[in-house]
Amino acid sequence: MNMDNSPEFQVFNDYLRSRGMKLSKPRRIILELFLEGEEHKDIDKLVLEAKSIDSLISRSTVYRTMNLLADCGLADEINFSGNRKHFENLSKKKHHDHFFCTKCSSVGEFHHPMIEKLQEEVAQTKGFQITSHRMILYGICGNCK
Amino acid sequence: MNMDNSPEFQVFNDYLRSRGMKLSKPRRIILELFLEGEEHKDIDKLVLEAKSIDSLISRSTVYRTMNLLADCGLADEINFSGNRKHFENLSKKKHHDHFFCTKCSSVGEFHHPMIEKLQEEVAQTKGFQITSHRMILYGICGNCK
DNA sequence: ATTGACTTTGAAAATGAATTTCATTATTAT
DNA sequence: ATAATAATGAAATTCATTTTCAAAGTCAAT
Repeated sequence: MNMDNSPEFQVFNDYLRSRGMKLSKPRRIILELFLEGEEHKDIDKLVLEAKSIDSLISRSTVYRTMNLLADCGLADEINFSGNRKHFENLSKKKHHDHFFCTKCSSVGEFHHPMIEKLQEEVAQTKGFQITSHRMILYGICGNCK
Repeated sequence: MNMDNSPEFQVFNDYLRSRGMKLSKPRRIILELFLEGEEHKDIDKLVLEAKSIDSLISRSTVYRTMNLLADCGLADEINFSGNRKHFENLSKKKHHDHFFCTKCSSVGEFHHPMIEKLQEEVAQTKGFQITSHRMILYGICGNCK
């Protein structure tokens, strides 16, 4: 699959070049894996998938690459529970918030413009200037009920 | 200061007894420190304060005690940024959400019933049953602007 | 294609917060 | 006071993540 013309590829490539870095094969593979499939992947998942393509790719490289993708704005780091980082593909998606099922650890998404508006409102009354926010609803998903 | 009649003390004491545990001096000191002063303390702060009262109290005991307080519902564990746990006194306070200033790391609180209502609403439409939620607005506080 | 000046890599070591282990000390019901 | 049991501090351990470093890869210039 040729992704050299995808905007994500362009962003990553430009970012790397602008810092004198190179787009290596492992980075290319990890970017592809990150962009395809589920919305939210954690390091373990990415490492597993990467090793299935090239068993020599190391966990360090996955970490390093995901950090680069976060730095250049393609990935968003989320902590749903405990201490296992998840990464979310930001490239095409609009902003949204999350459901997290505490039974099966599945993740759902929603967006509610009115909530966003009210957030802005309450921030203003407190003299606070929002740059970003994170909202996670914890509970039991439809499947687990 | 005698806090033996405070509800927090009762809750903690009952919890410990119900599990065959004992209310030791270090636990008593840490509970007091947790209940007094700022809304949100992290482990470092608590360790510092505890050692200023009894320099022998160890970091392990602070961790252990804060986990007990979280288990029995008196403390709420929050992760504002990175990997440094904060604990919040849940005992008297009503539910609220947080502002986190990315400049000075200060924490503000707010509560917005309409937002809560909308959260319930959007959850229901997705067949999701909320048990708790976490909402943090990141940005710049009034002082830092 | 070969060089040379870089960067990236994997493996292992290091880090850092949090937890656990264990011998000693404290607590409490009797 | 005693005995039974739990809690403690200090050090060791865990676990996710980061860093180190020698070896391999990359790529522009020739």
